[in-house]
Amino acid sequence: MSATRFNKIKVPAAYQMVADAIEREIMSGRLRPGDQVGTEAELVRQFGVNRSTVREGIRLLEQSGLVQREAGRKLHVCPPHYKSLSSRMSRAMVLGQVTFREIHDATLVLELMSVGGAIDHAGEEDIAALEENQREAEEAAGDPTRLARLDTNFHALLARAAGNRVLELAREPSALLMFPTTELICRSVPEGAGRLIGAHRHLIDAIKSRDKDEAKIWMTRHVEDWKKGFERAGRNIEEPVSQVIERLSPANLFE
Amino acid sequence: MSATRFNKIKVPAAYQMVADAIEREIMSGRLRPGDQVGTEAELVRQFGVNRSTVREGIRLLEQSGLVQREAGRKLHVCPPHYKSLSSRMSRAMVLGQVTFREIHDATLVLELMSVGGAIDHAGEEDIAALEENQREAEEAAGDPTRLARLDTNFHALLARAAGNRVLELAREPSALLMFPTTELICRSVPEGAGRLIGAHRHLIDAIKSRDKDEAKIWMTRHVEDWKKGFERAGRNIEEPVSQVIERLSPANLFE
DNA sequence: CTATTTTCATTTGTCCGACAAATGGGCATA
DNA sequence: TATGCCCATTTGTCGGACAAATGAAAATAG
Repeated sequence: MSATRFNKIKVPAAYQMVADAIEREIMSGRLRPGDQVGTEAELVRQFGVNRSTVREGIRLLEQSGLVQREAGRKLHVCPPHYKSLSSRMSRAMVLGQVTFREIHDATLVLELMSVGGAIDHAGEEDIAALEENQREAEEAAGDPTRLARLDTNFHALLARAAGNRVLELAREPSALLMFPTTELICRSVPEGAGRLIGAHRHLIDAIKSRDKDEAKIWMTRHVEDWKKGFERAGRNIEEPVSQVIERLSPANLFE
Repeated sequence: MSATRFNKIKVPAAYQMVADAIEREIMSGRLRPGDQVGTEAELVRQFGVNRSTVREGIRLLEQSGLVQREAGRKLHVCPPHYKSLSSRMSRAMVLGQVTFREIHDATLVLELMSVGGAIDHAGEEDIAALEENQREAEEAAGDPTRLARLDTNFHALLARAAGNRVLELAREPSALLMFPTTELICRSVPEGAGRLIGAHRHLIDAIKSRDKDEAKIWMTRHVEDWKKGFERAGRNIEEPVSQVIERLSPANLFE
């Protein structure tokens, strides 16, 4: 046997090539979000492969979030949406035995950037959305499930207000994993809901008055509150997320 | 038409249910990385659906990176790997017309966290890896392509040294997009390579002496250098990444 | 008896043809 | 005009089929 002279040759499967071809069209901009990719019969004709093969290719793209079929009908290109990506990242974190400390540490940094950016870039509609969220949160103070969801949404709105989509994308996965625990905390710690709503109030006010120091103080406090609440609820911050998450059905979680 | 009383009913497709069922097994830990999922015929028997349907389900999981088929043979569960995720996120950024300013701003924050964490948690092998990278970089000072790759790797090593996988995952996508531009900068700006290597040197030293202030100064300088170089190379930081990326073949990029 | 070659059963990738259900549009009817 | 019905199109699923690749068992050569 001679030395390794040739690289391993791999023939891509036809369904893979179908997916790649369509993906190239999308990535190059020749197919724009909203455009119709065409019917399966059409793709069969163009690619010259069987419909089963086309369908397998479509499944690949579907899972990538590049195309979507609405209500069993025409296939069209998706606007870039990060949700499916975020859920996939969250799954990777669960599988990777990531601990809540890691999520907490990253969240602190990302949320500080979030609120800092919001102070610089928040427009009126951003602030209005935050206020609306706050109004609902005050109303939902007694409903941990709803409050947790509103909290998640509050921070998503904050990131959006910061006007940095890289940040939005970077923070989403850990946010997805924190959400269910926020509910757990509000259930176990009586003053949890109040402190959460109070912190949000101060954050909104700081953004409105463009007071960055005040914002950072309250964001730090808010995130640390989460940690304290988590521990007060009897959980260990060093434990892998999987241990907390596993009792919840994946369906509610990653969506 | 009355108010929206009912939620939309969605019947999941069979291939989707196949994928979900296998995914649940993986996420719950009943199927572990490396385990064999079984042959298609077996799945056909267990799920009671057609092979085409099973195959479509497998395609979904394949693209999620949860399962893999090696060399046309048995299907087995993948170890959680972030690379395919990062590349997909990068694609989403390209499609979303994310600008280099957004990437730059996020990178600054994330890299500061990275180096801060490295100072707290870097072990000997981490530092050794960084030194090794540095040695190679000094050697490759005249080769922009190789230097850019080493720079990317340097920052990946740094994130790993910080011991936070959430951070690793969060920073990877933007890092993937910065890499090709680093090469471009080193080609256009004569002193670029030297400044890059110098900054890395100071960063390593700061980590070894656990000097956080020094580290943050040099990281900030390093990231700002990138920005200046980018502009010196005649590019506008407000332009969407797609305009810079598009001339490179996607193959080299996302891998 | 060991090393190589030759079957041989499995499994995947692809293809073909088929049908029920859902969808959307046109047409007839009230 | 608004409603219901019919029909072509398209998707989701099914059954069966075959070539190529793979790995292992069996046969052969040394």
